[in-house]
Amino acid sequence: MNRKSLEGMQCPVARSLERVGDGWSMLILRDAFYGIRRFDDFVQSLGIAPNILSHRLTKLVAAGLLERRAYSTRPARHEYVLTDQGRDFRPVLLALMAWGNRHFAPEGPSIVLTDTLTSEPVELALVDLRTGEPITRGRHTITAGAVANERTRANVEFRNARLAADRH
Amino acid sequence: MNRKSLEGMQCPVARSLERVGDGWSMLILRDAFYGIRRFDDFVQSLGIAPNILSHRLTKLVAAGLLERRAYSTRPARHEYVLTDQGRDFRPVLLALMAWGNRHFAPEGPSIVLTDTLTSEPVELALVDLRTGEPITRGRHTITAGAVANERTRANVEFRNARLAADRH
DNA sequence: AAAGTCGCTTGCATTCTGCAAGTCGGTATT
DNA sequence: AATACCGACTTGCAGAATGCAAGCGACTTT
Repeated sequence: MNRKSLEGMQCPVARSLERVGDGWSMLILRDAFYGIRRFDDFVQSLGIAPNILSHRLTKLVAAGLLERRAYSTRPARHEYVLTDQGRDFRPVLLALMAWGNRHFAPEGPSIVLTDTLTSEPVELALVDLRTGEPITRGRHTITAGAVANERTRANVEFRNARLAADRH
Repeated sequence: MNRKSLEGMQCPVARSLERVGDGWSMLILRDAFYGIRRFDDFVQSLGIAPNILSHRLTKLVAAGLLERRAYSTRPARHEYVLTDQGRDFRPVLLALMAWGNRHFAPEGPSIVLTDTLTSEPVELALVDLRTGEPITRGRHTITAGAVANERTRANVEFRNARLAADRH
């Protein structure tokens, strides 16, 4: 997406979207989690135009989510595999999947996450590992972190005040 | 994002991205969670051009994530508030925030989720509510759901086979 | 020698974005 | 009564991003 408006933003959501916030990147990552590695396989799986895929892949490599590695030298061929950072993106994709299943699958989910031990579908939830408590709007709120500057701090304060005032 | 390639896709991730997969929508939602409701406040907070915001808001309203409601009739004024479906998007945003904090905040996180009871920062994780187990790639895999058609089923099978073969 | 495979690049048309400015219905100020 | 102001947009236009088809380069296969 556009460069000017997001660069330098402190918000981690904005920073994340800077790297994966276009229409295709997350779908490419989804396919990477499925084990797809090769250019033409991405093209086929996604129906994406090759020039666009080319751009996205180099962008994802530059962002550190994918690694471009040669799997054959004589006919020089490359494949794209997830880095640790890329693999760490899985929760976001799963959360998105769960949300999509809840709201945009009137006929029922076409794809689900299942527990391989029990073969049961997973019931996904975010929790705080420290307390084990599921995340709720009542108990958990967003606050300025350790290194937030004056402006960020003011924003968060303003927003939390709004939030409190807006409970109807 | 583009219409043709995603419409009719069964994958819940694709379906989700159809509604929020452009550069701005998730940031608008983020601000909505912060309590922002008014057009000009969104413009100011995001630095988004008003015409773009206008498009996004109507799209988000159409998708059922936001509700446009009048807060004043005599000078007709409207505000945009999260629907239940929109509020349910919070885990995605939080996962994205956590990921951003882990990888793109070298100076430390500027914004964190905290437990209001303990005032401690939250350590976010996805778990399976049925078993209480955190989600891992080893234990939990993606499978075709109940209503998956032939093609989806074949894709998932193919992909899982690849995945198994690719464990290096 | 011809055809195929894989991973791209090039050219061109269409669509989407960004910016500045203006508009429309009202209210508040002088 | 005239002017300024406010909030929520729309309009016009330029530039960037995207989509599609076609081609290309370095091989391998038949």
